[in-house]
Amino acid sequence: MTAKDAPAARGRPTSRDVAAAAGVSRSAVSFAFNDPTRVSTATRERILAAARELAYTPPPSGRTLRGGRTQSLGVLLPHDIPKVMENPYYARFLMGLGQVCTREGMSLQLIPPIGDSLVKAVRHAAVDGFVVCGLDTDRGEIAELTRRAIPYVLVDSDAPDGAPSVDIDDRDGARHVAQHLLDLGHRRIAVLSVEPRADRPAPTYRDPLVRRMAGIEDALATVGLSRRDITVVEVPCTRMDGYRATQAIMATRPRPTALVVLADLMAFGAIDALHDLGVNVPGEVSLTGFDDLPEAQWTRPRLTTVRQPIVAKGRIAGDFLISAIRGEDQHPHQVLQTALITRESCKPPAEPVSPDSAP
Amino acid sequence: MTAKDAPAARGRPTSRDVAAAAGVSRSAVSFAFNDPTRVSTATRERILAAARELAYTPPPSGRTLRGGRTQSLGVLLPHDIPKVMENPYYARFLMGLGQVCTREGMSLQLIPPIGDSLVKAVRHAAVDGFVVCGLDTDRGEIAELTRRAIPYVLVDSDAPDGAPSVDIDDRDGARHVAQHLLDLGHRRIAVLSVEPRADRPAPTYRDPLVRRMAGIEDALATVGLSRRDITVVEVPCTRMDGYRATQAIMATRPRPTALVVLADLMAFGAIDALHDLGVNVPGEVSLTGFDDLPEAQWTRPRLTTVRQPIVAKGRIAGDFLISAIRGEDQHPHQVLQTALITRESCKPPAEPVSPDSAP
DNA sequence: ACACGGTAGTAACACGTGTTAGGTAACCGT
DNA sequence: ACGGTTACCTAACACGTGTTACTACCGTGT
Repeated sequence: MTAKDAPAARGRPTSRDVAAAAGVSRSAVSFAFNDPTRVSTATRERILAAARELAYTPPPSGRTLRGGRTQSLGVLLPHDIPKVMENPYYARFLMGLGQVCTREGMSLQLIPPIGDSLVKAVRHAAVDGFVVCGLDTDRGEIAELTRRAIPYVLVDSDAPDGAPSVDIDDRDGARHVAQHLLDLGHRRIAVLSVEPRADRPAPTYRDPLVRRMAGIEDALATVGLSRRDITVVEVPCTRMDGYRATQAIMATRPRPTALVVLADLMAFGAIDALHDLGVNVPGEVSLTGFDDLPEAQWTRPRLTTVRQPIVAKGRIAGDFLISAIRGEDQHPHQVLQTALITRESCKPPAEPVSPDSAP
Repeated sequence: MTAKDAPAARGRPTSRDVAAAAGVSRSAVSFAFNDPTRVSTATRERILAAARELAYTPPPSGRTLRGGRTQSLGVLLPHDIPKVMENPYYARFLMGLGQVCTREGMSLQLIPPIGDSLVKAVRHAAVDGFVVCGLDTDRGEIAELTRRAIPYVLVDSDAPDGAPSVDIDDRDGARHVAQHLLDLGHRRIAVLSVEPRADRPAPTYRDPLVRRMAGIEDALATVGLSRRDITVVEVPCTRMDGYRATQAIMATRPRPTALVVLADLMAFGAIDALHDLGVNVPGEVSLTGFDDLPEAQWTRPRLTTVRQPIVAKGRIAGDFLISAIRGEDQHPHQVLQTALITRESCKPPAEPVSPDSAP
């Protein structure tokens, strides 16, 4: 045994080791694993046996380097993983994305910002493509992705034409739910929205929230109101922040008769807060959500909310990404429709805003 | 310009291209990106400028191959991603794991079986280590991992001594909740448990479920009962299966007075089923869960359940894995304690089993 | 006997990086 | 002026694979 074919003393066995053990060349080993037609079945068996003996399986590093695919999709997250996983919205979304993964035999890589920098995270990630979640359009990540010609799909962003995207009709959904409350007779309305990212220098709404606010203004306009006539509060999208913000809102006088919450997760916190304050829902305050998470139908009262097809959104995003990776399709856009789900958390205000009500 | 330093016509720019553009060697480019002390700041600036110009960033493939870390942790899942994401348990668990990722600047790769084979999935995954979730011990994956000397941590399995592991005291938790119901006076008890994986030839409980059943038997023994005196039903761990199984259980006569559900997710389905059947909880039937998911305190009635520290479990598993990757620590084991959380879903049976109760 | 075609296996290259050993020129002290 | 140090950069190697071009071989038809 010369020094050349001595097995690497440290570390895992390599294809050269099993080649030596089976008495063949390294190429034969590769063929035995990948292209069975290129070696005789006899030597193939011998090689695989030797590999089994040495506990060798071709590591993904080399295979990937050679230009192959990594068999995994990346999800670019707007926050760190604990914060993301707190929101059941993402569980739903990942279910849809997971359907595609199951079909394609891929795994799913959750990629949070590294020290507030998603660009860094993008650079380190070994994936075949990215699904970009809820990021404002003008941030640097998508520039980085376009520059490097890595396939990606934008979700819930104002997407430029150059990239595939999946969105929902936020404006329409918000318009409907606001109109619903106005139709019931509510006029003193408070809106609980999602805080823009703290690290942005000039505070702007995240894109979907801009659209939802626009939809609310559309509805208000039909009864001659404008945004200045309602209260708008913005907090981070957590249950606890929804709880606290609701406490704050209910401390104001006159109290609003309806609370439009732009994310179910925060609406759950609002329900808790109202419950703890002894405020009857919908008797004293009507409440609406947005998303229609499964939990929305298990709350008491059941939550009236805007359904968006979250799972389908994830699945379509995954399909688009697969297409982009294969180079099949060019920049498809899709806007999914929402639906108002009326349950038990809304009813007409106890004391109508117009003074001509019977005593 | 010779043919040698011509940029690769196809594909992304390489470090050689930016080296040529900046008029330096390829090594200098590498140093400019990784070890700033090795090049003068002037040329470093020039190299980085050239890189920016060419839209070059060092791809992870080469870096990984060189023996470096991939900066991501793998989670080996027992089912495909949609099924896993349906269970809020995993959202909590991933929150804990995510805390470690945030601290270490890593990403998280969700690795489902590929066509029912986790071994295949393990082979294709490029991660620094694996957290193995809820897998029976005797399956082939951990053999594969040990053989290839890849760091891993077992969670919710009967772990051999050779590997780090994190578990909870399932037996103790189940004993407490069963004892609680027995103390209230319940004797006709039904247990709703989790079905073993369908792909196993000889049906066996998954390890934590075996322990939980043992705990229930412990409690039963204190009042002279055994497992044969109670009804045990096993279904897959989904909300819908919990719903259906509860319907089936309530169709039997005599009805049980208490329902011990060994997973909160299924208990939520049970609450829905009982609600739809018009069965009052806890008036007619007492109900308990296991896990204490956050949703357990938002149900009506609030669910009495066994709290297990899911987030902590994920965090500790992550910590152990990081230690294993660094080679710092050898095979730590940890068993986390549970706590009985009594809420509103249990009370003494309406008609005591003993006939000597005062009318 | 010999050209020919098909098969089994191999040498060599490409992938793109990180890193070690080495080399050159400038600089410095005597 | 000159040996020795330092700053800077480069050539060369290693990582482990997939794949292409090629050779050795063997049977076969003429």
